[in-house]
Amino acid sequence: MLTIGQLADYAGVTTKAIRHYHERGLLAEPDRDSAGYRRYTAEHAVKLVKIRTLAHAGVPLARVKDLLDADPDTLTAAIAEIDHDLQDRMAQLRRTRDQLAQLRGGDRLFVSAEVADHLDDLRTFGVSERQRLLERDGWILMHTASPEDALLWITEKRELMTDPEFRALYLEYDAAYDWSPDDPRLPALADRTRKWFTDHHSRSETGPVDNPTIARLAAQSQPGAASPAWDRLARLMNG
Amino acid sequence: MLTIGQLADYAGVTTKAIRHYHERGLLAEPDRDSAGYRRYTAEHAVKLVKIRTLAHAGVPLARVKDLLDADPDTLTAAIAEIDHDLQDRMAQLRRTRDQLAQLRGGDRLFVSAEVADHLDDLRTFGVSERQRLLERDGWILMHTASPEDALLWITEKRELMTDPEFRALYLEYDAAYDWSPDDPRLPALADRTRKWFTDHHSRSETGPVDNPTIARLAAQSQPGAASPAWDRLARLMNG
DNA sequence: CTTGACCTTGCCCCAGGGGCAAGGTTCGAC
DNA sequence: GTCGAACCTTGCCCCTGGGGCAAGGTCAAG
Repeated sequence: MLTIGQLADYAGVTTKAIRHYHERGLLAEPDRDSAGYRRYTAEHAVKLVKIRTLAHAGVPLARVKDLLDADPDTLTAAIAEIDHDLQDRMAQLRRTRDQLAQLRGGDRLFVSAEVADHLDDLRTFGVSERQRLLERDGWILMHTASPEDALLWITEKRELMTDPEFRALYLEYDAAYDWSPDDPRLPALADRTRKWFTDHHSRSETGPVDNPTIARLAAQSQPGAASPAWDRLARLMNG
Repeated sequence: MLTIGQLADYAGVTTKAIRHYHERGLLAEPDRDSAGYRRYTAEHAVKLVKIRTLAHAGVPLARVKDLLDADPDTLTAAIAEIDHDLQDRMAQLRRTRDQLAQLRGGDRLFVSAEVADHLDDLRTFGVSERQRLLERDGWILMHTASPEDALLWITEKRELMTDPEFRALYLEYDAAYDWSPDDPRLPALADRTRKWFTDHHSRSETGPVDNPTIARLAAQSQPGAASPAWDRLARLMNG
């Protein structure tokens, strides 16, 4: 006859857990000795090991209780299901590990693969970090509005970025961020941009892509980070 | 600017969780719009994804809070440690799966490997199920008293079982369980048993093995399952 | 006969949210 | 222009699976 501590050691659980199982009705309360101590039999040990195994597998105690006196077929089916669940959880852990590894890396964790590739491209093109952040945040906002549209747009934008002239315009926009709003280069940049868009917009077949300009994207994502030069550019383009 | 629901969808958490993170100080409360709704920026989204990733990895929220503004070295070290923990948990899940698979099998989950082998042997020898259960429970009780001694005893017992004469005695004890206490075969069985023990006890070198007889084992493990014939045998042996 | 290791009940506490109440708001459809 | 659905707000209580601690009673060894 075992005390609660011996039983706990045998099954690899705490005495507290055993009392908890008593309260939940999973394990029958054993007889008490003259001092009021619980005295357990080997059968309690066997049942407790079953409970421990199921509980460790993440089965809710209420369900453990049902399973303990289920017929063998039900039990077999339940075990198969629980095992499935365990496999799922291992797969989930694997995914979490992957994500964790990316936590101290780039932006892949925060944006879609396409956007992440785009951001990588921007870096190789020599785009400023500020601009990269602005883009990242812009794409995040787009994605929340409509993941499908965001996918369409990023796909188109990446194709645009293959055009050397578009890249040159993009880089000049990036540089223009810090210019004075009176900088004489701004009207010329606006002209070239307008020209480029009129030249290429006809070629674009994906109709509804009323492509948000870089400036609007940035303004939307970081209200406080507005650039006077970009504001001027926006006025020049619309006016 | 995102509502709480949009942010929640983007990060793959519930709105409730986001509010929870606000309460815990993990995520800064954003500005409210004119209706009092929270309005989030892309930076909130980025931070929330970090929080989600760490929280999913099982990091306590209090620690997540610390990690969010830790320096890169600390973060790297912490991530390595968390990843280690994740691997441990995967290994644990694997072990749990193995144990789960044994739940609908034999007794391997409840007793040591040696005892389990012994119980398997008993089955091949044609020992009754009742007797096997009695043995199993006896070994469980022994194990709780002293795992080391239990290992010594089971090793010795398994060696004894290689002796055909011992096996024959064992099987007759098993059969005798149901006999009448007046059965004339009982004194003869007691004699043969006593003779066997005096013949072999001298050969036994593991001194302190004052081998508990089968009857005592059984009586200890299942007080209610006592057999009058076995009681008689015990008296014949001691008297 | 004391000391340390047990055991007893009872109560409160934790993470990480879920559920529901009792409203106010916004948006698209008709 | 108004209606309903789907949002949002705060607040409170609830859950699992125990852990921790208090305030005792008990047992075995030196």
